[in-house]
Amino acid sequence: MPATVLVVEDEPAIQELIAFNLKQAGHIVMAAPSAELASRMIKDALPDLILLDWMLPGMSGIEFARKLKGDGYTKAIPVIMLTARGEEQDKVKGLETGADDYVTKPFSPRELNARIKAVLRRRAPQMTDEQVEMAGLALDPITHRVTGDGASVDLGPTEFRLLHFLMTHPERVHSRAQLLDSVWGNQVYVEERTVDVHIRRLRRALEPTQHDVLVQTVRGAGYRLSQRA
Amino acid sequence: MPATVLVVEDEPAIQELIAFNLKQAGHIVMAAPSAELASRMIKDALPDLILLDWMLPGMSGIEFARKLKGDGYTKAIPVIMLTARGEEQDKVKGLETGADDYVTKPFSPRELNARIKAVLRRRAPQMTDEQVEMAGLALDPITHRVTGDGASVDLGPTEFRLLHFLMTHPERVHSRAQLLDSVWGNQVYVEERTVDVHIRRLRRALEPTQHDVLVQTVRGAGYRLSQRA
DNA sequence: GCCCGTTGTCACGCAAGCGTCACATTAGCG
DNA sequence: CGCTAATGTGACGCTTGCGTGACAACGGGC
Repeated sequence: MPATVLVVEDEPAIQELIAFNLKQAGHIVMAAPSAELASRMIKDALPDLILLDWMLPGMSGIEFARKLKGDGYTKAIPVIMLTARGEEQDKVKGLETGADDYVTKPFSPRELNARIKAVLRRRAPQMTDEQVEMAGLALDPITHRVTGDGASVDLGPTEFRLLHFLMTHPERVHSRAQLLDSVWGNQVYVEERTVDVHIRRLRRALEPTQHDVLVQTVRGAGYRLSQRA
Repeated sequence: MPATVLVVEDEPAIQELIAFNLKQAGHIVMAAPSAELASRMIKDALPDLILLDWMLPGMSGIEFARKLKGDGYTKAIPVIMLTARGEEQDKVKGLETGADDYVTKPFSPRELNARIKAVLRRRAPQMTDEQVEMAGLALDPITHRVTGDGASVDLGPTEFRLLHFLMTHPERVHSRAQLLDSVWGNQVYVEERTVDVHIRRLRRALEPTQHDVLVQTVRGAGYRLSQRA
């Protein structure tokens, strides 16, 4: 939930106001008064979200947004545009930016925070939500249900993600590091042995239907999901 | 016939105008300024209808419509195209891509509402004002009445919409964010925990007839309506 | 004006789940 | 057949997510 936000705004008063609110909401704030400076900061720090003022000295906000969305590795970063009320009618006409949302000034802190939250919400990791099945073991991401030969199996959130990953990448050995990356997310510091414990919990949950044998240990390498011995 | 409508329109002024009218007519409104964002919202929130602007930044409205109709489970969602006056000759093209209707800008709110009503009525299956029933729990959108095993249950407006959405999308787990989109509309800004409170209120209202057990919590994921344990 | 139903938010508390450690067990190697 | 490293396993604090009641802000009806 806490994210790194870059605020591109040339007017100090507004910039400070925004920054204060964002920090209050637990975000990490970077600020740049111009597009040039912003560009460099983006390269350095890769923010999760950019708040972009419509009017900027030099390059306008529109141009900048277009440039961002054109560039390969910045186009994934969501942009929220800040526009003054009077500018809507005239300027918005030729809009071709890839902004993800707009906020018109003046805005309340609550509104801004809410829109930020809404935009960040959508960058959620999207697992393929197709149903997966293997040797009588079935997992459905949509209903969030797991069944072994029809009998329901209940798993904690982490075990669920772990099994889902293994089922979508079967027959292949995954090191503990890889599993931490794929299942826990690569920004978390967790001991590698923690994987062992969750494998254990997963196996125990699969025991009643004998499906625990599918989860195999490859000594010195990691774990694997497979039907073959 | 309250329905969830997704408005895909990049121009904020028009988008807000449409949203205002739809809300006035009792619909739940979601809005997305780009095809990209719209895709994600559709997958999450499953709107009943999509209002699609002809011209969009990046992918054009036509392309987007074609993509929607090509995809397996979005092709059932009706699409109404919004076109500017000069583009009328493209009407044919629009209908070819699978749009269910089209409206030329500028349009009156009454015309838009009428078309929406017509399109929604045309849809035979899972029409939004069809009566829904599940395990003795029945909800009638027309009379706005809910009964559990015959006994009447009384709900506030929000709980009613929440239950209606859950009943029309059962078995499936919905995150708090998805519920906010589908039941509140993504134009209002409320805390995710608010969903919990309304779930609580819904459960309490369903308690007398034991139907509260249908509303299930999936820890770490969201809520689900289901008969199975 | 006043009242009452509804709504969004907060604070508190409990319980599930998580990560880590310590110890038991096993596999592989000479 | 013992030794060692890797893995299995149970237990234990601690965090986090969710349930729940309370409350203030609205807003519509009388």
